Amino acid sequence: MKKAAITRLNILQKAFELIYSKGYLTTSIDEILATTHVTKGAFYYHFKNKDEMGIAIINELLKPTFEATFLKPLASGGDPVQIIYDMMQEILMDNEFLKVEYGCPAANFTQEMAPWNTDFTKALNDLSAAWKDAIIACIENGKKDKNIRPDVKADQVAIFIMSGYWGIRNIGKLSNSKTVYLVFLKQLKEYLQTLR
Amino acid sequence: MKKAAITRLNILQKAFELIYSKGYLTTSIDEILATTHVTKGAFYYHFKNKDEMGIAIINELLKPTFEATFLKPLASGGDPVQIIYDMMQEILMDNEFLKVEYGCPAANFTQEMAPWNTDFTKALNDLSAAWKDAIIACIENGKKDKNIRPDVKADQVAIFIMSGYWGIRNIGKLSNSKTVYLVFLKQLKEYLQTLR
DNA sequence: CCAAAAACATACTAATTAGTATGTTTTTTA
DNA sequence: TAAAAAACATACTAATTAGTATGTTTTTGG
Repeated sequence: MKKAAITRLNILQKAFELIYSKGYLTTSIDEILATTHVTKGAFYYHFKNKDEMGIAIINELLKPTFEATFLKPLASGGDPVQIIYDMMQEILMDNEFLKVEYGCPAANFTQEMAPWNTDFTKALNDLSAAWKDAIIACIENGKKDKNIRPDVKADQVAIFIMSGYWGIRNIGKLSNSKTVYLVFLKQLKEYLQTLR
Repeated sequence: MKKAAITRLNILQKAFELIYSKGYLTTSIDEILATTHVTKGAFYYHFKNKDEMGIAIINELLKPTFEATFLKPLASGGDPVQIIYDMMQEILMDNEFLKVEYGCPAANFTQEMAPWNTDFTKALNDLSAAWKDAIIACIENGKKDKNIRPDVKADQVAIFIMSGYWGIRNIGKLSNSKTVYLVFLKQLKEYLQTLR
């Protein structure tokens, strides 16, 4: 890896940590420079402005890890009830990249940026749409295998499940405890069973 | 109503509109002064600082409307399946105080303030807890009337429903369309039916 | 190895921010 | 009605912000 690429990745990673823990708007560039030990000249060599860095974080950091943890498990071809539950269990309880007190990085970005930056919204919408499509495909596949009732509306279920995830992340952030995750997972399991 | 009280309420209402539409941190006091036509001296006579005003918005504006639209309908004593669905329909589709493109005021505050102001989090936690309790009470009442299965875990269901609401607000904000609300409501109805 | 481009460093600016100091006006109360 | 308190007005400050101007150093390709 080239030195310049290391600098860029260093900025993206440290900046993400700061933004994830305390918000995009409250994370100043000076603060990013202080934690990365990168100078302002170097920063603005790699990024035209702060927002371009934010978009880069979404596309170059969030997206890959998102694909690995949110999308990949759904495509394994097994029983949707089990697969979806396991995915949720992983991203809520096991994944150490995501912290309960900080919520969901994508949701945080959405909340903060949606009112005044369409680039962020577009990038986040892509992630959201990809997740939805993956859940739908998983459920449709489950119908073929007779694991899911044929009358189940896959798109409705997908939206419903995604809502649950985004929401419980909010509640977790508010209560600052994974306890609500466990409660949510129990009811999710019961809900998923009704799709058989 | 005394003139001073009018000034205070004017600040709270206009400030809320600004904050709801574009965020707490990006709404400057100068901007609030410009839209309210109130001077800085008057503002700081009524509020010690910006955060105190934020808390006042939650307690004096959000809380009352929240109680009227989120809590009151749940206490009417009817069939939980119908009551909960109607409540969700009202707050998502009919309520003109809440706008899809701005999301949920409480969720916005949570996302923005949780990392660095415990007063906000506490106030919002109170709202959240009150809603949860109301849903639980509604379901328990439904058990008595044999409208809800006796083996249904009311607290689990409450958390699950609340998650769905918070989450679909996020998704609505991201997609900027009430279409997702309709999809969510359809699946919510099916889910609620399984509690019978 | 040496020019040219890439990568980084330093010092600055102009705008915006929350909050304060110090007034004046209005309302209340005795 | 006059003194006192409440309510509001104006001008300022000190800190922070994103971004720029103008350099120097490092890397790379011929």
